[in-house]
Amino acid sequence: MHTKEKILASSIELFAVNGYAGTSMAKIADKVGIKKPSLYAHYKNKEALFIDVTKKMVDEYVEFVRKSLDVQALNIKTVLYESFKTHVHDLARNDASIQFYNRFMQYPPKGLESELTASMEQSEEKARMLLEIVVAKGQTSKEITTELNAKSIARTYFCLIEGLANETTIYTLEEVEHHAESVWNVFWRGIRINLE
Amino acid sequence: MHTKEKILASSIELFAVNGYAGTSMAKIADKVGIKKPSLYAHYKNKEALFIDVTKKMVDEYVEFVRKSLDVQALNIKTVLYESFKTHVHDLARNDASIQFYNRFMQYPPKGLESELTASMEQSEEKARMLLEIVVAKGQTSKEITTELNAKSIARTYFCLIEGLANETTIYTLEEVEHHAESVWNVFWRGIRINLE
DNA sequence: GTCTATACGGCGATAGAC
DNA sequence: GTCTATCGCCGTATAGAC
Repeated sequence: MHTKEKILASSIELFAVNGYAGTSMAKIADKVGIKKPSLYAHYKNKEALFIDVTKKMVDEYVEFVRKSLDVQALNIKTVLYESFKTHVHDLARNDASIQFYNRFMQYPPKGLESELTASMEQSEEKARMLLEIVVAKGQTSKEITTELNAKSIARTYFCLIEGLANETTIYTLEEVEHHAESVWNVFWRGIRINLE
Repeated sequence: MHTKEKILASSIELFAVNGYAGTSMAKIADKVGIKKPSLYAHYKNKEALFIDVTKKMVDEYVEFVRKSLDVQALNIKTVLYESFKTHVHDLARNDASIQFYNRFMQYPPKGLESELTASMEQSEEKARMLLEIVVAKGQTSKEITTELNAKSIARTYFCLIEGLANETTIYTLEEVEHHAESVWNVFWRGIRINLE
């Protein structure tokens, strides 16, 4: 692993856990195993490093959503349920990249808002589109109601995921996964065809 | 308004917007209209000030939820809908106290976690209980399904609120309120009695 | 590219006069 | 309680040798 890759990997974890202000260049250097000034051979300053990390994370998040939806299953309900569980599980397990994404989408560092929100908004859109396709399939196969549009359903799905993400700080992995089951039941009742 | 009240009011806004590390004692003093050392006549240090603010915010949040549910309406659906809208509206309007609550429940300052999560967890519980009572009424009056328990429904409600809260950074007030409508529709379909 | 040494600013916090 | 002055620390960032 080259130094630059190590810098990226270390930064992701530290930023995700300690936030932007809470992560010093010294701590990053420590984790990488080099001295602080050596970082500046790779990045002009802390902001440039953070922006580079963010770009990587944004792409990774969309890819994560894509993979989580790539489930072999007999019906759309199972696909959505498995994706939902994977999502929550990785969040609750404190997966650094997902935590990073959630944290800085909500609270971008002061001064970097304009540089970040554009790409964040784009990736939100992409992730939601991937889900919309699955939802639309479910509507075609008569598993999901057509009284609601696919976009609304996809939005709700992500709201629930993010709401559960918020809980990971004060609740344990088991508790969050248990809450996720409750939430899923309400969600599925909300979108399924009533006759079922 | 006495100095101490001014300190509290100023701190809430600054912490909510700029976070703990991002809010210096100097900035708080500036906003209050005094000099930095004068703050130390009222609080031993920054942590003590923050903890005092948090205590106030935790109580205020429960009170906010209580009030939002105190709606004169013919049916439970309307009560829940109005409460939901009030909640989202105040979030999207960047109401400092709700933002403060959401921010630091999810990302407590390093070193203060143990001191905060206990009271946070308690207030979460209280707020959810208030909602559970309303949901239970809806179940009795046969508006809400009894296939789901009131706790699950209340949890889902707050997940949706928090999920929508996350959006306030990158979307405008109008967009968030529009999303809230979509989300509400899925939620209501999920908890209503099917025959309706 | 990595190091040691260092500059410089902002931070939390204190001393002591009024 | 509020002020001016100041301390000590740690943050980002740079200079310059190897």
